[in-house]
Amino acid sequence: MPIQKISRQELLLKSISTFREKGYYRTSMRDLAEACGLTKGAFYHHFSSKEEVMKHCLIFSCNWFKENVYTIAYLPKLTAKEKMSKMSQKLLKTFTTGNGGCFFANTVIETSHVEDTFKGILKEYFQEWESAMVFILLSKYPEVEAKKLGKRTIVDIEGSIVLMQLHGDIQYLQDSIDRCIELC
Amino acid sequence: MPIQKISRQELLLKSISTFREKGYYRTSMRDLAEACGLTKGAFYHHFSSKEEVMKHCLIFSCNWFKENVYTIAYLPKLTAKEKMSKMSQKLLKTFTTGNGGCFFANTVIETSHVEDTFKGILKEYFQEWESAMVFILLSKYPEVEAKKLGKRTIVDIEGSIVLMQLHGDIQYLQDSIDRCIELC
DNA sequence: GTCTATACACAGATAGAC
DNA sequence: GTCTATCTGTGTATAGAC
Repeated sequence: MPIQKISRQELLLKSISTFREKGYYRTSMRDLAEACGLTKGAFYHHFSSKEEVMKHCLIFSCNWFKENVYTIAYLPKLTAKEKMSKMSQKLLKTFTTGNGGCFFANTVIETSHVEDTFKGILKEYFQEWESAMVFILLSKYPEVEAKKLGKRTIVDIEGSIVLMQLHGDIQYLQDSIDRCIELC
Repeated sequence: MPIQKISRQELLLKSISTFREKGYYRTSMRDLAEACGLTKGAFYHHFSSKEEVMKHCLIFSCNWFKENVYTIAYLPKLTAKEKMSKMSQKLLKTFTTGNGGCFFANTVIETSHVEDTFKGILKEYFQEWESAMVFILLSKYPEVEAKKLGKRTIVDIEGSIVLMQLHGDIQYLQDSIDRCIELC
């Protein structure tokens, strides 16, 4: 059995980069194929439609966040401050590596008033993020306050990414991350 | 001299609604023309390209904010709290009337990594907004703090709009507006 | 000023050779 | 599994009749 030249994971990673930078509608199947070093025809062998590529990209990316970022909130041996610091730094690095800021926020803004196709996975991403934030904050604040602050950290980070992208200045996100860490 | 059936302002308002809801790339010239009750051919009589329509939409909308929202910050007879309250309420109403949240933030996210075409006007919009916020806060806070808080209010509002759009829940933006007013 | 008709490029998607 | 070739729709933009 011959080994395929490019792995599914590699296809998804390259596609995520392209979608994140150019947006969903602006990205063509030709763009995706070329990013993966393939022709359109070959690319269609792996995915049946652009929508399907996007769905798998969102699911793959969401799982990556769950396994590599949000999981930090539930590590038993860390203090609340250590968790928040570690998780926030990881978010900072993720959102500033490559171009395009937050893949999920971009997709919300681009698609949420045009189609519901991706709403489920988008909501799941933000829900998992919020749960992780609230879980950390619960060891420092009463429940109502922790929930309020958890929501607020995400709002703060996403807003800072918009202004970071406009001005090309990481400081916006850095300040937002600092505010998160100061909560613990 | 015959009067034109549709005014330039009407063309821009309808185009802004369409761009705001569907995004720049997803909106076609046919969409814009139909929103104005015209055919593509007639629409091209008014604007030479889609990029030109967008530029004029952004400029028109930015001027509208300057004349109808940001100007509140400089009304001499109001207290800081009154200014912040009035301006924030106006922002809330604007961002929740019709669909699409913040036209400018949407355009930042959609275009800033693809082309620089609209960056100038986008930066002006956010700069004018920040100046207005900082001007109000300067009567309550020392300069460094006022500038920091001014930036933060915008980050907060823009982030809340992202989550508002995802969940279809105005409360996100309402909470952000409340936090702004509480600063004064 | 608005219309129909059209040119041309590129999009998403499929078929079939290798 | 990848390629080339092709189908079909739609996009931007223009030309010319009314």
